[in-house]
Amino acid sequence: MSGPSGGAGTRATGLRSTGAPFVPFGRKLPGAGLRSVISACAERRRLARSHRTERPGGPTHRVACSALARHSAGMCGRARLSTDASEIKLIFSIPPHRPTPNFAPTWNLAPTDPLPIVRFDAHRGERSLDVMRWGLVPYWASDIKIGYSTFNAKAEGLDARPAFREPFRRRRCLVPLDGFYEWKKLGDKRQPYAVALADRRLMAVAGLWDSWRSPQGERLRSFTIITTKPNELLAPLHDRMPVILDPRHWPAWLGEEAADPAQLRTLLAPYPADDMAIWPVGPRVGNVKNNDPSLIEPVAAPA
DNA sequence: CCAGACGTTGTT
DNA sequence: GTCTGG
DNA sequence: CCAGACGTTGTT
DNA sequence: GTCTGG
Repeated sequence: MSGPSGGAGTRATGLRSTGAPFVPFGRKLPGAGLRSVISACAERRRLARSHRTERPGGPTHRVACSALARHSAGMCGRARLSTDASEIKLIFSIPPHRPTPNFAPTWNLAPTDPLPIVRFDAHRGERSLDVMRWGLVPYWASDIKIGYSTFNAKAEGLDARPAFREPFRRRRCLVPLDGFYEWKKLGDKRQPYAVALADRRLMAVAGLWDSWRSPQGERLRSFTIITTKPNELLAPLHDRMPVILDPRHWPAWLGEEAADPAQLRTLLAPYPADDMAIWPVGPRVGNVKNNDPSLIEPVAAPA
């Protein structure tokens, strides 16, 4: 409702000790009245959302994209990078005199976490390595929270979406990863898998970046990981996978070589299944507070 | 024209 | 159920 | 991506 | 900033 706020400190007063108990969200309630109120609110929000994407009369381009997206969702939301910065610079041919950013090795990288990414500094004609936040916040955004839902960008229609169109043209980057995780649905359970290149080399994932200025005037640079259809190895786990780029395509993607959007789009294809490896891992990776090399230790294959 | 979204995931 | 935080 | 939080009223 | 919806 639209009543007054109740003043500062309301939330800090804690739970009330008498009267109706706090109503858990999404749970069955003893009284039908309150449930119906909450259900109505949820339903209203759900309708508002579907109204945006499933408008029945004459689908627009955006609606068509969203409808397509509904059954081919994106996915790459947890990753790892324990290779140190100096080695990353060697692998990506970043000149030694360029800054070597500090970052902690991670076996459980999540959206909003910082990660070093590779760009082409056209002014100097060199590649660079800079730490950015995972979850692209467009420069026009009013709220950083949009980054919670822009950690992936679907390759299909990149040049049509407001959040990614300009980054796709001018702000492409490579995201160095040792690998990432996928959760496979098994009935009502979810089994995490580690994913890597077959030879365990560092992988270069296609990304986009942007620079955002917060209301307080601070600059935030952030990036997203592009997803595409899965190869035969990953298809049993999920219906999307991140775009991994072969080194021979790095110059075009980084903008060191001229490439038109059509050429760039052809690069956004599933990586060969024969060059990748997957194995099931334990459930501890689900909690971002766990972060150590044991997270990628193989466990017995699920039934 | 202005107001408001702009994204992905998840589910059956 | 939906959203935020990590 | 998953884990975990999530609210209002009234009164002083 | 740019696009869609009204």
